[in-house]
Amino acid sequence: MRTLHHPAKKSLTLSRVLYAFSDPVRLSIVKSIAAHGEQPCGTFGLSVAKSTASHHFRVLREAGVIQMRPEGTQYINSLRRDDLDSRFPGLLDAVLRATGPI
Amino acid sequence: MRTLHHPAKKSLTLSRVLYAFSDPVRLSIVKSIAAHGEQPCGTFGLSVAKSTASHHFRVLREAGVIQMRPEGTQYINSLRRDDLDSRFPGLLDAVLRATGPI
DNA sequence: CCTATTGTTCTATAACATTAGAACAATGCG
DNA sequence: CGCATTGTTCTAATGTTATAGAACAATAGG
Repeated sequence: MRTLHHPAKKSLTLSRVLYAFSDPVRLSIVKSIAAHGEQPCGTFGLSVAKSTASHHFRVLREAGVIQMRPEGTQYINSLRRDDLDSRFPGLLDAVLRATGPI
Repeated sequence: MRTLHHPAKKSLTLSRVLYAFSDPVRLSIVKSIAAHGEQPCGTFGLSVAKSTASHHFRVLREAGVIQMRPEGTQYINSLRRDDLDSRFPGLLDAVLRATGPI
């Protein structure tokens, strides 16, 4: 299986998206993509095991926050910005704008 | 003990606030206060046991989302709107504005 | 074909969350 | 005071999540 499942825009739920955002590791993934653009899983410098990172990417993907596009041996991660903005206007921006303690 | 602990504005964290928002029961509490103003715990029509409701109010309070003010035998719940807006501009509004599936 | 790279999936474990019943505390009212 | 009201806290059960090691799968490159 090379293609992972992504939920349709209309089936995104607020709870699930907020939950996906609510973990510091996942939040750092989201902020990194927002700041540096799309990137493969290995380039985030996460201080967790590979399998743990994979779990977090999965939570983000299944919540509809990120898109994972296979490219060679890796997956390129990007934000589903348009879908998020359309379903939850202002939410992603507010999360990205937040400063201070994580 | 009649006075419950509320975290200082500057010690609010994004993860904790997002986590507090990420539960459907808690989200309904927040939306109800936003829509109808401050109200005691008993008036939310939550379909969970009293002790469970108390747990959710506590999570919201300890995340800094709500303020619980004792008044007679009850606690009046209000949103810490100014604190939230100041620490996480646009976040509460985005959450309240969201429509569709919970 | 062999090997390295990249990331997933499987399995297990420890920590944490949700739920609710029962007991308790504080207040107000007769 | 006695009692109802309101909500908390304690305890326990159940379920979920984060974590990581090991095995696996897909691809690229030699």
